[in-house]
Amino acid sequence: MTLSANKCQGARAKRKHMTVRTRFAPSPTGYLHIGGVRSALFNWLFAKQHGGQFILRIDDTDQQRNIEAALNPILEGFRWLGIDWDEGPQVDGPHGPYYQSQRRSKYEAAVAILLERGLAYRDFSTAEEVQAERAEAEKNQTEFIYSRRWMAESDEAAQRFEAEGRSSVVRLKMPREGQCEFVDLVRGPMRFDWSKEQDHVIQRADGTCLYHLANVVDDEDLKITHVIRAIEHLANTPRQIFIAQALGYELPAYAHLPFVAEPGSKNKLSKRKLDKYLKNPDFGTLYEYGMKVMRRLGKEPDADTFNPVIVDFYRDVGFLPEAINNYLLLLGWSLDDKTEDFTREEMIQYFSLDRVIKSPASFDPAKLLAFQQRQAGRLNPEERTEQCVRFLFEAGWVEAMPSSDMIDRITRLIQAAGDRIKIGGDILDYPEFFETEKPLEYEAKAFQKRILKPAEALPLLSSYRERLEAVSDFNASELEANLKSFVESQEIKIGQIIHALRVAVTGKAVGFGMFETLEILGRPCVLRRIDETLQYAKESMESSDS
RNA sequence: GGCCCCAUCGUCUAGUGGUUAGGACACCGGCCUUUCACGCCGGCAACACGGGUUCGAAUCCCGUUGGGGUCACCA
Repeated sequence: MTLSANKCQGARAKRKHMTVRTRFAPSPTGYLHIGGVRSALFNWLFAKQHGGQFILRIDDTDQQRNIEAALNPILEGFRWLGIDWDEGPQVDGPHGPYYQSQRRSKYEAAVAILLERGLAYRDFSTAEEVQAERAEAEKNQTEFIYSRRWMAESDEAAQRFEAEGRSSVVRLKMPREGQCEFVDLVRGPMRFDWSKEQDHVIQRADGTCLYHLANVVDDEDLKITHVIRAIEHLANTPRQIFIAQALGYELPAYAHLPFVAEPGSKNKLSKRKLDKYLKNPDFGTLYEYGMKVMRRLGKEPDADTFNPVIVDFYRDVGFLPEAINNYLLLLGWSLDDKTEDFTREEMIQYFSLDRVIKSPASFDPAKLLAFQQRQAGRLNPEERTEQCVRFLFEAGWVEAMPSSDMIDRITRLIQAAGDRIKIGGDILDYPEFFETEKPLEYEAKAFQKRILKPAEALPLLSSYRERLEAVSDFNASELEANLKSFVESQEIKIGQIIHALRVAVTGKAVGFGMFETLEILGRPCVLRRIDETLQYAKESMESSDS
């Protein structure tokens, strides 16, 4: 038998007025892989663009327990990213159930049809017997093709095998000549020899069905028109086409996406190789950033999922979902030679499968960071505050419902910070604005260089303190005018006082604009910190003298 | 190993026979500046290799090399 799928390719999809339906089918593994997100995003975009539906189907198996626990992080991840599904878990729809484990009867019915049509057969071989044939073929350096020696196509044959005490699985009776042809929407025409295909098992002795059968049946049931999935599945496509055609289904259109590769390599990005990726400087920086945020929050990250390969990581440290989406969109797809910024609407409008690149794309943490930065720059003050408040609360620096005074303070702070705060967790770099009662921790080097070393630092701070006490209105512009006049009266350069002042009131060598910093801190805090600095400097000098 | 896929700056990519091979990120200079960041200006940097086809190849063909995927009673 020769099956040529090309004429049927995408028949369902091509039918006029047929709604486009795409799907993403995660296994409940407890985490959402960044590569999976990209596949889902492409499916989602394609469906939205065509006014169709995006479906989430859960490829679980019946032996898995605790489905909910393993599924929730995945669903939450998609929700956070705004990749919503029209049908699936927690949504329902006309084609449910959306869990493979609940669809067994459908698979069994399909197997029965295949058997009846002679396109599958009961096979009474044992795993060892098939393995022996495989080994034999390998020894002779020939291609392994199952002998079908334990195939039972008649009831009599079956009874004979059963009399021997054998049990049976169901195998596909795959064609052994001809070719399977289909058009891949990303890669163009594909052609595979049927003779290279095995008689794949589709049902175990205990009656449970295997993935490929389930997959094809589900896609048919869910009226999936476009199967957009990772390249790993390309080689599986012929057998799925065989199953679909054997069952009389119209074929969906296929599109195989290149995988997301490791930073700086072409290997598939894997959750398991965190240690290896950490050696990549950019990846390491990203991970370290995450660890820093966790430390500041006093949290112990889950070693299993706190990983930049997993989408939870980004949510936990304060990335914006739009940045992730935009970055992932450009990982393997481009519109033209310059457009990089896409709103959600633009993504939907412009996405197309024919501009998906064919080769794998490495995950580049530095570029993701750049998208995050750009996206953060678009936020208005309220949104920026919103982005940070969660972290302030988790750090215990503000109440769950901050007072309006506090919100105002936070807003001014974020304004002063400007683009220094790119990621939500960045706000945690500024405890000096929140833990105002605690004594400052001075950066040793800065303290030495700006306070202790210059002979004029202490006297200047001291006399500037008098000025600050007298300032009528403790706001940035007033403070600036005041400092300028102070600088003039002292006949010094502004740098001679301002660096010392910064260390004195924040403990740090670098920070926001000086006057905004003073204003936000407020007079009492500023005066107290100058006093403390003068005191601490005195002590330091005395102890180093002795 | 069989089958299949892929190949442009470090990375993401544009490019479908004629371009000084374009952009972005990163990196390196400079400017701005109270520091840092931003911003601005500038710079470094690529067609894996070898054969064809052609007046002319990053672009088309063949081969080589390299990388990857897949070959389950996993999903």
